[in-house]
Amino acid sequence: MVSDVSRRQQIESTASALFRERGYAATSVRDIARALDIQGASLYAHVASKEDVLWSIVSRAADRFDAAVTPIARDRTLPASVRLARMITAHIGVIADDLGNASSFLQEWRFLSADRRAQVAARRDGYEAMFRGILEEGIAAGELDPLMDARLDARALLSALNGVAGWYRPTGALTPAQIADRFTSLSLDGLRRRPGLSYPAPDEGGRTLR
Amino acid sequence: MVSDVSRRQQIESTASALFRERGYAATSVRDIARALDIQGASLYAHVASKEDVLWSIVSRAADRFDAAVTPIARDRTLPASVRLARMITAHIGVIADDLGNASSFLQEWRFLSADRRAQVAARRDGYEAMFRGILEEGIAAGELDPLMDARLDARALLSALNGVAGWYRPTGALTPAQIADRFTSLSLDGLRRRPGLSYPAPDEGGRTLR
DNA sequence: CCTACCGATCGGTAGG
DNA sequence: CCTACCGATCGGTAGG
Repeated sequence: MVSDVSRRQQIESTASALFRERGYAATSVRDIARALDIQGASLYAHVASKEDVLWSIVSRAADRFDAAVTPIARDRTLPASVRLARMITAHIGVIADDLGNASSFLQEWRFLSADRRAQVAARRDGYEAMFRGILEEGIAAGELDPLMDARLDARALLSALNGVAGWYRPTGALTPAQIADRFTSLSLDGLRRRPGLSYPAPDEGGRTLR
Repeated sequence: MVSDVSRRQQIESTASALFRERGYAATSVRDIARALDIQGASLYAHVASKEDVLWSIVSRAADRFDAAVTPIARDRTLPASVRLARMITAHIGVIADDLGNASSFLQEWRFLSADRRAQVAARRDGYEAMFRGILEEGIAAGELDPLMDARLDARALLSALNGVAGWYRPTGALTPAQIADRFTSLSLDGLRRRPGLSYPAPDEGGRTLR
């Protein structure tokens, strides 16, 4: 049982890396088994089905994003823009911490069965709503621009953040925290030069933050 | 021959819609044929292989993005920030104009053979470099903030733009041009409220700009 | 564009 | 975790 748990985790870790590289549909059960040096049929001593492996990976990833970001979003003692900065850092941290897991969640969840797909869609909608909610709080508090489209902006932000899973390399020049800081500056202040403005902003999301 | 050309286009259009819905690897040749009301084997009167269909779709999409965006990027009579705004509009226009084609290009190109994949990767790198180049020109001209990371910012922007292919619906509330305008504002000015600043900016990328 | 067919591979099971 | 095996489906071909 104890060894079964860790073997199961090995399977999910190996499978998520393969799903990231080749996609779920193009990865066979025997591909996963070969990477673990066992026979294809032997996998079924540990998992009920191929889809079950994907479901575990996707569920775990969703849990990780929720666990990292939700407490930040809910901390009303912090200004919305500071929470947003920390949510960005947390989200990118989850991605960088396990690229295969996050990529499988982000890209391969559509290969789940209809009911599981619906569950994931609901969780993703809730997650997006959390980002949208922070933007709306920021508008209400006068921190963020009232003309923005919170729904569209939350989608744009999450697309950009999730794109990190596609190109991030642990050996790259930028750390996850540096990437997150730049994303925060970009989101809050944009690309345009504003000569009269202090830059970075002293206490909210600038590149000196955290 | 004439009918072959249009039949070929029908096949690619049908296939790209299925690839968008289910993914290339999970779409069988017979799925494509069934959608066209012909037998699976009959497809091979028109195409050499399943991968060939994907290759045509991906090449066409790459051509469309290039044709729409490159002339704007090269027009040095316009300020970089104006070109950026128009590139964003053009890019989103290509996506909205043919969701299946664009989505297949963006998501399914990794299922091409190694050499074709390398060709697509090179084109995508060049396309990204074009956006990065505009940002660098904008910095050099004093329009854009010199502290930005052009490479990272170009990736963030393109990820956000490409994300539109995942959620855009022609029946939605926002037109492609409206989405593009909001993305432009978001990119250039960010989310933060700046009470002293005229908003939208009078002649560059504000929401009144085309 | 069809019927008939091919070898290969798929996810998964039986029985140890 | 293995060997042996299953029916289904895959991309693709032959021959009309």
